[in-house]
Amino acid sequence: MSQVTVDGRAITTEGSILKDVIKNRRAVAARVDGVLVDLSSPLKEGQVMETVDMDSKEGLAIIRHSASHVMAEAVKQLFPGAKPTIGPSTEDGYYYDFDYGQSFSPEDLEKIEKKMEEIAKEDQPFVRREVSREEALDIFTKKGEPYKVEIINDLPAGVESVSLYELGSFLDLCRGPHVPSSGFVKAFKLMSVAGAYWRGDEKNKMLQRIYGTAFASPKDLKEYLTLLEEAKKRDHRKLGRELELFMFSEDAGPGLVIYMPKGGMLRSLIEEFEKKLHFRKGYDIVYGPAILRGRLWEISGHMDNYRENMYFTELDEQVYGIKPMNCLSHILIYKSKVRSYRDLPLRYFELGNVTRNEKSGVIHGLLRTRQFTQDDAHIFCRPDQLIDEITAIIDMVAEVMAVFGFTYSMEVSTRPEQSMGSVEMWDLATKALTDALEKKGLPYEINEGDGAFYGPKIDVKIKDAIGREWQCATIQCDFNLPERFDIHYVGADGEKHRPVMLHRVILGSLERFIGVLIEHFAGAFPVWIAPVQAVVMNITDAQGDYAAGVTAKLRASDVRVEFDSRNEKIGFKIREARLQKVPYMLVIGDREKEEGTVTVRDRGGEQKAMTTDEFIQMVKSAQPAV
RNA sequence: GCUGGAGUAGCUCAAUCGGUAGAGCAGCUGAUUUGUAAUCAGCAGGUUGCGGGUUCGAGUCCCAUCUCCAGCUCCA
Repeated sequence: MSQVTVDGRAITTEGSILKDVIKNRRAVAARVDGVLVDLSSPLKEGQVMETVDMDSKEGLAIIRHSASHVMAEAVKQLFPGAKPTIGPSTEDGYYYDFDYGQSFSPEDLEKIEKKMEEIAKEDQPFVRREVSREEALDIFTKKGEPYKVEIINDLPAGVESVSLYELGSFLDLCRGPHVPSSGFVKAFKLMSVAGAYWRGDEKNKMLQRIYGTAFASPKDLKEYLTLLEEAKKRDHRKLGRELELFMFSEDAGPGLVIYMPKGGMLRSLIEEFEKKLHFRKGYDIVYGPAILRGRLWEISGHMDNYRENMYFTELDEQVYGIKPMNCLSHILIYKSKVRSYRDLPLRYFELGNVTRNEKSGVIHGLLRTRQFTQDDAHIFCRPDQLIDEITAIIDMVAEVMAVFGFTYSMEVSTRPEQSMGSVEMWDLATKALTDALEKKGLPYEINEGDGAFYGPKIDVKIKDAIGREWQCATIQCDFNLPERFDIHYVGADGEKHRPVMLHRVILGSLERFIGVLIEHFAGAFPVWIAPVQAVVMNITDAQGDYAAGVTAKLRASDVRVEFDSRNEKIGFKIREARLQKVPYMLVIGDREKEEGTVTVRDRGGEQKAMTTDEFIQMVKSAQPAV
């Protein structure tokens, strides 16, 4: 008997509190001294335990991890030859990788899911066992599970014992914790099957990965599945075709976007907004060439660190690199004359079209292309200006995201394996970024080893209407390129000093951002960026001239308008405009013609009669102030 | 790049065991002049991604290649 505290309540227990909490079935695991443990784990005198609720982030991860064991048990029963490897929880579910000669078919998944239901129904307990390293090796060698043996062999030298979890007939090497029994895994679904490399290394054997998801309740699962349906409807590749925004052509090549008139208009509107914004924020607009001499890419370090992503061409027997980034011409502009400390900061902005050799399998609609346009800028500043410049960029990100209606989170990515420059430089640059974030009082996470090869970065992840995250803005602090290009400014002391460089994008790639915008708004863009803002539609030919006049007046006032003068019923015209997600439909019949008005129908179906001038005002007021 | 799956009319899809490639929508022509999510009729539309092969005969089977999709690895 020991006296312990559970969720702030003092209780007396014998070994573990499992029996006490299992009744309510809300708790799936517990935390003791900050460590997640099973509810069955024994408690020592005076220990403080917090139960982990099934709805919490950790609780959900534990349910999913346990679901992966339930699935593995089902797979082992149905396909005894499948060798289990690893099966963790993920952001939206879990997976388990098996080494199995052939791939699993959709029918196999159905069978596995059925078997899982049986296992869940049987409410089999998860039984934890601690065994010595040697014993574990012996067990998995005898079971003929080489992957488990490999994992145990790769454990650090100091590790003497490991934990095993037994669920029915399935014994797995696993750190845990797990839910008390398989009955806790009650809302799950197998999603898909795909190949995955052992340990994520493409040199290793390809395994069969089965993806599934699990939730605390059937209701949550259903919500998630509905969300997936919604995401499918919003798929920017589908909407891009339906709304005639952009296309890809097998003839042109993969990953190469072709903007159609409506997509071209959308992009151009975003570009205009950005140009005005940057000008107001003290940036200068510049343009650099698409190809630059190979020598320049050697100096920058791209030849050593980025070569496999670059395309090269030859002109007059000289190698030229097609730019994957815009920084080089901006550095050349900086170097074009002697800079005084009074000139800094210098902010060069370029809507720069870059080309990167992305591996064929990663290309994905607008979200991952081989050629894209960045709203890129490079800021050259004095070290004492660095924090202010970074915070100004952070503010700018906030302003732009508010205009488009996105919320976001931030993370700081640190020095990657393939990088250049000294550790001291990296520390200094990383500190500048975190200092700026802390000065703003903004929360951030650390993303170890994910920086650019020339410097650490703040990555901004925006969240769309259905909760998915996308990386768009990034702010990179660079002490390397200024040194490699030996750029400097003359200080107040008359001496040469080295400026710091910030690389930053706000929207990131216009292609990706537009893709995210399409999915965020499901194609129903805000009025100010809608490629077509209004469709004028006459009811019969009798109002044709009047409607044409309205159209001409709107166009003269810079309203993006189309006139649907076809000999079709009004219901048909409205249907088409709705499918095209046009913000306003201007219906014109005899009534409007007589009264000199238009009936404005918005996307919500609300109708209101007004004059053409009033409508123009309404459209103009939707323009964000820049 | 790797693994698995798929490519049929502009789009969405059909075509049984290898036996004459079809439908709806869109398009064109005509009729209809219409008040808030599809008016009617007719016409046209294809070297089944591309290239080989097997076969009396291939959309269907085999090989190769391109593109797309789901993942892996990588990223704005």
